[in-house]
Amino acid sequence: MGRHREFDPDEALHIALQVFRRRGYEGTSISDLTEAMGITRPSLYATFGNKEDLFRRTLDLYERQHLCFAHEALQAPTAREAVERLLRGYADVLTDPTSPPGCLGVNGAVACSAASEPIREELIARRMVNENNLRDRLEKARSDGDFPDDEDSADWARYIVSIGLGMAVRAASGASREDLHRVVDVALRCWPTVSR
Amino acid sequence: MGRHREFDPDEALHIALQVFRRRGYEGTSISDLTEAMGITRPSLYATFGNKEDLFRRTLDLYERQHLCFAHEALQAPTAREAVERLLRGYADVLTDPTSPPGCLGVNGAVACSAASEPIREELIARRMVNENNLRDRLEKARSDGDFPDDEDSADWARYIVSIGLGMAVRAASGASREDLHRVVDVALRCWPTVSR
DNA sequence: TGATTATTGTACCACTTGGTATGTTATGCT
DNA sequence: AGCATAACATACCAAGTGGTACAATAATCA
Repeated sequence: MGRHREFDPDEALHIALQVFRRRGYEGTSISDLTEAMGITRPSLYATFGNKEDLFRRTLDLYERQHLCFAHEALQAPTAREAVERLLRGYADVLTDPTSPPGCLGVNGAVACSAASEPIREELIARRMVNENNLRDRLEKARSDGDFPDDEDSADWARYIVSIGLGMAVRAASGASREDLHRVVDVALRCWPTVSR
Repeated sequence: MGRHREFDPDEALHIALQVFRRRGYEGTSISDLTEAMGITRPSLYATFGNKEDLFRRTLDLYERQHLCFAHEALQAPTAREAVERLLRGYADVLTDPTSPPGCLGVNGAVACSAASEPIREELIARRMVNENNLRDRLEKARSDGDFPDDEDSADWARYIVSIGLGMAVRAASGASREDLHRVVDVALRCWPTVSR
């Protein structure tokens, strides 16, 4: 009964996922969504409820469509292989060339609207400075005979900074100080030493 | 010449830092700032320029006041100790009880306004599910004789998830797929094996 | 004291935000 | 055909956004 819908809700949801993934929840406006989805505001509200409902539905779609690899990964024969598949698969999802970079689950509460792009870039630049400082420190260690010749200082700096970023997100999510230090415990369990 | 300022700009900047650190750049409104700083809008604009200028000044203050430990940490005698001091010091800053949790540099482009708090909590909850799934997988590995008895599965799950979070932030900042896989390379270099 | 100058408070600007009321158009059932 | 129903488009809402004009106020200098 009644008039037919002139758009495909599933297709529209896929587009919403793309927009939310790039701009985050707050950084995305209803106008951004309707424009990208090619529908009007009342159509959006009638079909998906409000903005929050729509975002939750895109989260479900995202997990179903992009994070589905995780379920299989966990079933690998060994734990080591399961974890590696998990991280490799996630790395690929994060850099899937057909989608905005990053994770909807992280960008959702992290990414910002186009208006504050300059701030975002400023923050990225400052982070890069820190990573370079650390790399330089490791290079100095190498010349001190304190860091192996066959290890890549940039790789280790990148790794350490990533640990820091992960801790920062955890802290913002309410993690305790002890929680973070346990991350450090594991992260530093294997540190390269010079063979002599 | 002229009327005296009735507030201390430095003190006001410290308050702005607290607000930005909790809410992020976009999540913080000018009204949030003036209310917390106890000054009027024109005073804010006259003293600090616009919102973007103010945020950059809080960034400088943050690095000077909270991230200053990093400079000394890098001067530790060994690289290993420098890195440990870096991560431990950062963990403490992230959970400093006198400041909102997390890092201004990360929250700045990540944290959200009070309006989208429910979404933030939803995302945190979903992340926790993943971490628990991973921990359970490691527990199963332990009963398979594939994970050491003296290793904490929760610690390793926390560590792996943190690596993932760090990669997600990197990806959102424009990191390449290769960059992320290099992080994984280092992260998995040391995986616990059962002694036999 | 009087002129100058910088800060203050109030009130406002145009614009965007998430969300809707309403009338119109297109469909299916009887 | 005629009625009921659902999606459509337009136009709107109150509230909040970053940012400012302007006049009153308080200080210093001559």
